Amino acid sequence: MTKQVRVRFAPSPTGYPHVGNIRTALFNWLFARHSGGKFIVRIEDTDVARKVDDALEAILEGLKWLGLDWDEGPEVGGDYGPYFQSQRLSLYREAAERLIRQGNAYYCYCSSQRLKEMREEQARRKQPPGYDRRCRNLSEAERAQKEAEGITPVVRFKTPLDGSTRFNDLIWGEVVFDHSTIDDLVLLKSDGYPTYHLANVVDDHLMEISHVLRAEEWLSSTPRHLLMYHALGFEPPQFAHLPMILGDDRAKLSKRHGSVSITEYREQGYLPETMLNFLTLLGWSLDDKTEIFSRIELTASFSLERISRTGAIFNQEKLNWMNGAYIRSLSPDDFTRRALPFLEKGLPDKVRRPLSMDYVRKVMPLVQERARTLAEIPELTEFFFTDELDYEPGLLIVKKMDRESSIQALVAVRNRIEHLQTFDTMSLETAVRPLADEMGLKTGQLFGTLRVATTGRMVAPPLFETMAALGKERSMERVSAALSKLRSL
RNA sequence: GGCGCAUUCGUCUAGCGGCCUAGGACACCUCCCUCUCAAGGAGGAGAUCACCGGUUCGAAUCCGGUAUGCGCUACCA
Repeated sequence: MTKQVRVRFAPSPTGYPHVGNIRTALFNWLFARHSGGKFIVRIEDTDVARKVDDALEAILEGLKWLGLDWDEGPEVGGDYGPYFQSQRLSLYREAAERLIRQGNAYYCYCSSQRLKEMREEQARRKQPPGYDRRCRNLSEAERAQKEAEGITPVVRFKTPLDGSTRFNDLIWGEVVFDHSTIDDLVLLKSDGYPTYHLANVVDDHLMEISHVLRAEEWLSSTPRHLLMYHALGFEPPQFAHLPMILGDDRAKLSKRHGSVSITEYREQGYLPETMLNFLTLLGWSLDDKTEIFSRIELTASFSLERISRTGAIFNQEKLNWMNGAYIRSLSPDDFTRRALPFLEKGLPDKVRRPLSMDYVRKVMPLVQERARTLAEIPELTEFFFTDELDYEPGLLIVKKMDRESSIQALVAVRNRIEHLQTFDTMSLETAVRPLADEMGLKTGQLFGTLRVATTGRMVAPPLFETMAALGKERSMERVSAALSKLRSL
């Protein structure tokens, strides 16, 4: 009988939701959903000094955007609450006191000044840094003396002086640490808040967490946690340390690598399903070929065994490709719906709002397979929405043509389409295409001239679809405008 | 400095002793399709599997060492 899987994502609201943190959340969520367990969100707000005001909101928003729903935590509650560590202070104090009573922890009165000097001295002598345990064996009298001086102590864990701790990490295998390399870490700070180490162990136990999936940077503090579990008589959970996400210089991903916050990716027009898929593949793979996974496939096939151990560089190029692939797979309606907010925001101010939905629905399919992000749609389609096209008249004269032949071409086109009853792709095609031959032009030349006349640019969606979307009136106007530009040359 | 971990094409990865003259994907190049751009199709180039030894009939795969990289080494998480 195996225990129910209960995993948690435990962010600290000291910054915005970094893709690295989100990937950790994602793996926890995937693991929970795969095994029918619970996914819990717990807020580790024990660092009062570094707290950032709207970080919590951004973190929860990021999770929701990706569809990482949690079974217990902020906003939803649960039987193991509260889910904010700042509301669980008495629990940590009790645990710390118990450890002191049992002789597994002690009060330390050393000032931060002294600790700083001690570390500097150790660095100078090239000795391993770490607390020198000055307060570990204080007598009652010495303690009373310090108390009388009004010093508020911290509580430190009494790490065994010898021996070692070994554990089996689900991803890294067996790992061993000598106790001699671990110093007496702080459990309770002088402001009464616990450190990560204490709060983590107490909460993971109380919340009956079965597996701790966290970033690799925690690997070396795991023995400390194990020591605490034993001292407190708690059964430790299973550990799985996840490989890190790196920037393109192989260093830990950070601000200077560009976007790192998940909310920035949303703003840049990446789809949540892209991010979900891409982030999962950073450190996990199913086989030697599958790249695109739906949420369902992901949860169905996810497993800890297939997580790799090496840090993965965040490859923006591949993200772009994948986002394009997801955009192409959207239904035209869905694509339009998602593009709309980006259009509202990104189109020039002079374009009248609100946008005509009928028109937007006509235009969007023309760029769906060309967009790599939603944010580039306004730029791609701007000419559909503006009245006046602003371009260099010279652009109208394409390869091996001159002013005269360009004018002739446009005049011919205008005559051809002027009396068109239906102005759709097919009728335009049958009306205009033959013109090239008749005039002794290559289709590329004719179409190129027309393209610039109707869109103001040399690169645009297919000509006739574009003109059909533009409508007869607007197309005619633009051809005429192009003609006067040419004539005034 | 100490401790721990890792190391397969530029990048993400497959590989868990013979199927590997190492497979896939992104990016790159060529060609096809084609009104431009995309998309799509067909090819190509790109990894002496960090290095050096060892084990074995046989190693990318196992062992040891070296190098390099990363993480931790806070009253931060």
